[in-house]
Amino acid sequence: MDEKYFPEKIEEKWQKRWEEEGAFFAVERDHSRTPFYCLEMLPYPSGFLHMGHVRNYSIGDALSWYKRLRGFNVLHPIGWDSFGQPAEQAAIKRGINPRDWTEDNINHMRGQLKRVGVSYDWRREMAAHTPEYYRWDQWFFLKMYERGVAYKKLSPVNWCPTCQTTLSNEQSSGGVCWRCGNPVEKKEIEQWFLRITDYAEQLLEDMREIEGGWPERVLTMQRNWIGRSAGAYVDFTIKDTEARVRVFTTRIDTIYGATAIVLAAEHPLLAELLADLPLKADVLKFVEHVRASARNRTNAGEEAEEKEGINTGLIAINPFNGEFLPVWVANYVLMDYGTGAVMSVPAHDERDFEFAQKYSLPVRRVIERISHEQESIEHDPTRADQSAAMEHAFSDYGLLVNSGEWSGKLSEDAIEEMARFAKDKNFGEEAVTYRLRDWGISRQRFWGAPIPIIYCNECGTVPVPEKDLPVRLPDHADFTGTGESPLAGVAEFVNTTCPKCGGAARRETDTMDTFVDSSWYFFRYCDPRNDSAPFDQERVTYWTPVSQYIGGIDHAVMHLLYTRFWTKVMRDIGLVPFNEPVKRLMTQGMVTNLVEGTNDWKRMSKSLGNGVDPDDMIAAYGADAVRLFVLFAAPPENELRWQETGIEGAVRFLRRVYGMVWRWRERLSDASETGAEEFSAAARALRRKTHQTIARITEDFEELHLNTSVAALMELSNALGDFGAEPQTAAGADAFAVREALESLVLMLTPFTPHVAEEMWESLGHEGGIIGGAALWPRADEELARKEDLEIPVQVNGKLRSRIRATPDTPEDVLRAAALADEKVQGFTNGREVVKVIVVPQRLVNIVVR
RNA sequence: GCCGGAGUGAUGAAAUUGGUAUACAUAGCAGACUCAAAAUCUGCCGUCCGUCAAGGGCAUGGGGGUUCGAGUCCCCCCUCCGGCACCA
Repeated sequence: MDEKYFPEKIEEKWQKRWEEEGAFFAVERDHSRTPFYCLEMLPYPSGFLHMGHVRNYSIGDALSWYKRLRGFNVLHPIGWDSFGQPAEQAAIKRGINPRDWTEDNINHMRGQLKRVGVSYDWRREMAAHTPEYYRWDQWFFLKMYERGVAYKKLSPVNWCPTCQTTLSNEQSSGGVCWRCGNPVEKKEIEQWFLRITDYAEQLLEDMREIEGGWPERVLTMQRNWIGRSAGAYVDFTIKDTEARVRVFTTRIDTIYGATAIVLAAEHPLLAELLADLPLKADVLKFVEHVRASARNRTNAGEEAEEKEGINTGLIAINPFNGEFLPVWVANYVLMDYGTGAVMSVPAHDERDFEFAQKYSLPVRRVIERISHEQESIEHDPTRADQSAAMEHAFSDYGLLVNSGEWSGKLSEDAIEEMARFAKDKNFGEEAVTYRLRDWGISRQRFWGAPIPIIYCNECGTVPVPEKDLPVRLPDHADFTGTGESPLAGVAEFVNTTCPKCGGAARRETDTMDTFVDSSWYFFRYCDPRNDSAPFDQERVTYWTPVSQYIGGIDHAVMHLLYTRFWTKVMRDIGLVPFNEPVKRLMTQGMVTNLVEGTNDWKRMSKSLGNGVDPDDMIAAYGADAVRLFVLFAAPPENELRWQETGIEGAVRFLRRVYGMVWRWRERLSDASETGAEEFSAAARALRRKTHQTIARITEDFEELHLNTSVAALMELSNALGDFGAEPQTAAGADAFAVREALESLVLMLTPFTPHVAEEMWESLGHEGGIIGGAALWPRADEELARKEDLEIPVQVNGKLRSRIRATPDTPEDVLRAAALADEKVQGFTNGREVVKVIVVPQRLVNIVVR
């Protein structure tokens, strides 16, 4: 230890030592310790670490260290989400091989991570772009294909013209590409899908298992995304035909108010019945018009277009009352939700109302608001006022009127009974629909895992046999970015033989969405070199589900939904025995910085010029100080505003602690505990602070309140400074109190500033290092933490008026008497009647006077 | 519109879950050391009244309520952030 704090020197020393000792290796199947799986979202190897990464990994690292010091067997791994488009863009722009670009980036970022000193088990490092990994992506695909979870279909999908590939619904949320932010278009392409919709109900149901462990807003976002909606299907027969049109409604109770059936422009029934329509030409023209404007409507978040429609001339029959309803086509009915057809009830649906106003369709009221009067008075359905013109749809639940035999019922009851009736009569049934769509995983890109499928003219679609995996990406391709997968241009890749008949065949040239890679990577960490299975089940059962997952909120719906789905499929295949992959999730906030010349705090980015390079910060202040500041400046889930003065504060604090260790280092090793009676009041106070701090931080860690933990450490350090004892003159008991406080401080600093903590621990005379000695986390002694002398606030009528001194065991009546006798208190109670005295032992006294 | 989260000093934020509001830090101010500056150290730092003081009034987005006592619980309202949205 030098007299002065040189972070560079210390950090290099300990990083080297940890590496040599394999200090952070997680031990397989160690049943003597409780496993703890601490996971951070794996980074995309863009080339450089940014502050968001540093924050993410500092949080995870603090928790990992803490758990280790508490005696857990901690798995703390890292890897690379190394497939994806930037590598291909680099290839196109600069003529570099995507693999070289990716691996150079990984090498550079690995070096940066090591300089931050994150305690990873580097033996388990994985990278998605290696055949050893993506082979198992392909293996999973085959398993899903076998089970019908993976399937191919032609359908309109999201197409990003900038990225030249299709995207899943999740990746084009809000109508923009998740990666480049540009508007997406619809395109009819044959694509591979994963049947995530089969798991919609489970994805909702199983949230119960993780509630409390996951942030509420993430669960809400997923719930919104899945978009469950319970209602009923009702079939309307088309007059003079055999055809039936099925609608979905959540308000079957309003069906007597239906005055039209409205179809989406793409509704298949139109094509079917068009030939016989007198209005055929007009309808076709309208349909084309709707499609064209849908294509043009690229801007996300745009206001809904004006409703437009056309009467087809077809007549539908309301199965409840036999009424004839005109069939319209309109732009406000979406083909990809429900059945692509709705019953239009203008009186009770705002959209239908608007449409009816425009085209003068009748508005018929069939639900009445329940007033308090009506609740008590026998309701007379004939009394309902129909003549009054409505200004808005009435979309609340209420009482049915003008609804035949159903009149007089409450909406809630009618919804249930009418659906049952429809089912009995065979023209409908209860139904649940979801907003969630199947996960389209085909990407027309090179830098991804090839989909292991072969097309044979004789045998059709043939899965690649398991023994032939991996289907390797070729080393070179022509990166033209023309909208077709570059793989299609690689003859030696495309041309193959059919595994079934041996004849000439072609490979699928699309690759998999990179979110496939990240859906199961953390299982692979448990057994990263396995070449006969994605992982060994026993190992995975030991470590997973993940104890604590940490990452950005941006993946609330994409990655975190996919990985939940993937886990359920793995469970169904028999690979894991649980439903949910992650017990606890923490979503860390953004790291922002002032944009020069403005007052806006924005996420650090190159394009805004407000980025801060972690390497520069580490060079200037040391990794420990950077980490300490990042963890102290805000609660982990909040936005973190970068302030260089804040990081200077962190360094100042570390220097102060370091200085204390330096001054005391030779005095403490033989300072041992003496009899309690030898401790001065000040020494007892210091010991109290020490044990209170231990208790507080231990508690904070369970909830990841890392900022308050750091504050507590600063308080302890301040208390040590205020204690005032000097190494040369301190009495034995005082030296012991200092030793206890300082050693606790150093140990509890480890999760935040591991390098300097190790250095200080060594200087205090401990051999073997902190990580070398297991389970060193200090233990709080409740007895010593207890206050011996309290200041009890005394209130008069709830207002603080005085304080009295007391010991924790002062009985109630003594406290009461002392409070009443207090001089200041008497100034407020004199001449008034004491009505009541509330005494909360150890807390306060409140005197109520009149 | 629906769903979720949040509003506390100049700033980032604390508050043992109903019991002394503003811990810890940053910035600021004053002082010590210094030829000087930086660094370091000491003190002050919600707001108003009070000559300094002693002391008191008011303060946790606004209004009401429950309670001996409310930042915390209940009701109404406002604002901000996030998600979904012509979803039937």
